[in-house]
Amino acid sequence: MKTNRRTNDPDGVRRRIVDAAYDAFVRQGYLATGMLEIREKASVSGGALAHHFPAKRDLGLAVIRDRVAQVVTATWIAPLQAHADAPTAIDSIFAAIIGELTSRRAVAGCPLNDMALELSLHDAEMRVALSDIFASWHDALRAKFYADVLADRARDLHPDSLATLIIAAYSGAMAMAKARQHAIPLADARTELAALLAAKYHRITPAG
Amino acid sequence: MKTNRRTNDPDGVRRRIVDAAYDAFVRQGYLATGMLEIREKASVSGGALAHHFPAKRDLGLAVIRDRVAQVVTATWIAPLQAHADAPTAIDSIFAAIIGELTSRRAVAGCPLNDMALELSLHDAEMRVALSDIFASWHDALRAKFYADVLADRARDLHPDSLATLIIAAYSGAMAMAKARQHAIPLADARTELAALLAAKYHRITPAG
DNA sequence: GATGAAACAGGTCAATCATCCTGTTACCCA
DNA sequence: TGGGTAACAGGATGATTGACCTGTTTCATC
Repeated sequence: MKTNRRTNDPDGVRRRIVDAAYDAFVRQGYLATGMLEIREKASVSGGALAHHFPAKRDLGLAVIRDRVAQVVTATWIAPLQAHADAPTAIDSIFAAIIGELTSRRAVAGCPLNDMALELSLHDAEMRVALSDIFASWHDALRAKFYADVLADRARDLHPDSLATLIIAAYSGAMAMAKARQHAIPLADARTELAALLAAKYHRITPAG
Repeated sequence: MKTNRRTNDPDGVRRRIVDAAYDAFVRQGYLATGMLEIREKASVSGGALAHHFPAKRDLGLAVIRDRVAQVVTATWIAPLQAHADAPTAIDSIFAAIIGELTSRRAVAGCPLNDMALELSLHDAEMRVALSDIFASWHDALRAKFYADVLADRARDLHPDSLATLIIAAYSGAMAMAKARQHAIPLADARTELAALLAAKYHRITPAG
């Protein structure tokens, strides 16, 4: 039998597989995506896919730990640390997401939230991996709120439960936006959260 | 061939099918549930299932429109109308859910949220049906807030966006609770929402 | 009490799914 | 430079899926 020349690029092939799988999982879900579809999207043979990821489960775990965690870091954790205070960071993050959703044709939802709801009761290891991402997200927000309290930018503020509320409001608004296929719920959540945080924080502009 | 005597009970059979499907969809998801599994859980033959629901899609739509809508009404809309004001109603709803989750062994999540995230991009008609439930939920909350403003129980309150925030915070906290398999995120959200609403509302106890 | 339609029984079927298998080729190290 | 292993290629396979099909029985209606 005639067999094509093979490309020897383990890292590249693996990355192409995980990228294709991430796109498919986010757009249509883990269970709705077939291995054949991922093969075609990534342009890899069945043997290559089986070599890097013996089971679909392994691919799911890789997507969660590599891509989903990275997206949460890039979208939330890094901006949080880049801005001066939590309210400013949160509002600009919401603005960025809303702008991205409006320009896109379909509202796909939050990757972490989507996969968490689909897989938490389906696979214990995936559940833990997803829960860990939620935890690191929560930690980053809590730390930012705590830093703001220490710097006397705010008071009477519970970093822990407030961080939970921010994540929950964002995730839930994303779910509503996905069902409605419109960014309005996110805009509403943004407005309310901004007002809530403004009430807890002192004026940013230095008062005389 | 020998065929068993059949039970002639259209409504009962249909209800058993929808009940079994609802349980399975909430526990493990729509795609993860097979028609055979539903048949066995509902104790109906393949012919009966095909007669009432020619395609799985039809069963999914029936579950959404019958059961999911009913659960949201029973859990949120009815209690909202039963309590004197929105904050009291919301807090007692959260308390009930948290109590139920704690007593149960597994945190299954919000049925509406779960199915919305799984099916919104998968089937347009289901997406609309789920979006309609979100809309009726939102309407009930908005109306309650508006009534409270009219009755001068609160002011400087935007019923529309505040209703969105409540639903989003609840849905998101449910998702976090499902990933973590613990009710803590819901308790956090409850605390923060109660404080937020208390700040917007006048004291319930009549002041001198 | 004849008749047409609805309600059901039980089994079949093609398609799709994830997985795995046997070869073949490139790379690494001694 | 030779041998071992990782990195692929290209199918094959058995299980499972949703859908469907042919009978049979009950019910409503006249």
